[in-house]
Amino acid sequence: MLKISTRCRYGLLAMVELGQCYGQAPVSAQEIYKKQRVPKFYLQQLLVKLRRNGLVESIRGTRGGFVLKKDPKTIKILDIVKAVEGPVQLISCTKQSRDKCCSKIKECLTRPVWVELHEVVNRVLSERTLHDLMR
Amino acid sequence: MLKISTRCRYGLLAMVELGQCYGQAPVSAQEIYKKQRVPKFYLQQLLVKLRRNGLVESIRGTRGGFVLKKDPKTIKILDIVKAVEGPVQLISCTKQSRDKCCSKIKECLTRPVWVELHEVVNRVLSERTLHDLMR
DNA sequence: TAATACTTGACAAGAATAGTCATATATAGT
DNA sequence: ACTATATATGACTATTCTTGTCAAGTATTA
Repeated sequence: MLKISTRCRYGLLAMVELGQCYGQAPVSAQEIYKKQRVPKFYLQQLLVKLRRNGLVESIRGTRGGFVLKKDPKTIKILDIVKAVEGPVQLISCTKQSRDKCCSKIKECLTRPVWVELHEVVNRVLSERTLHDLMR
Repeated sequence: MLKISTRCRYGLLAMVELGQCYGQAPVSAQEIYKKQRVPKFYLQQLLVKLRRNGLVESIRGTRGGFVLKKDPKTIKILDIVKAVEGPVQLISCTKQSRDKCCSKIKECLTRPVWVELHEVVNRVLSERTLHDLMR
């Protein structure tokens, strides 16, 4: 059904929250999950992934929290999705991953639709930045 | 990860096969799964769904099989995906299903991306027909 | 040193995916 | 009428993914 996962939704919510406070004091995980009503421990997990992918920085201790590591204008939505979910790979037979292709790639009449879908999704997520979502 | 399911892939493969023989003799499930190397019983299930959704017609008995019920030019890829998987619903807060929305729809800063993604996917799948995939 | 906050890694329930199978029914050809 | 071929239906199952939870540890500030 191609449903957007909660991982994606919560991850982006968190990033938007951090975006709103860009340049200011760090925002704690607690502030985010209270404001956005997302599960505490689940959110923590996602924040760790965002940190490991270089999107946010964590500051430990009292008055600590998370801050964006880059300007919201330079953060693509795709970067965020990739960070919490891994690559957005609608099919395995793309140019990027030739190895996983089935052997009938050339004769495959259905492939063009899936490729187009794959490309269009990645394009939309690449064109929009975190900044575009903020007011 | 928004991966295309095998349901979708196999369903479309089957429809393309039937499309190739449109106007000719019925194609048996066996012919399809042998040619496309998809699991026999799984394919049967998908064909039943395609029939129940009015995309194909089944003919029982010897020399039976399946035929398209409509011209490939009038069958949208979206119709096929819907038949085997149900509606393509990337998020639950769309215009179509207001009821399932969260209460914060107006303040939700992340929603626009998901809506755009939802629309773009549905548009691509609606614009392409089965005929477009055939040579 | 107490309180706050992130870190790490393991664990688990539930749903979805992918696929199987037995039994029944229908039809064509002989 | 009989047989071989084909679909119909519904139940069943293994595996994976999703969506979390939790405990114990580390770091920092006031």
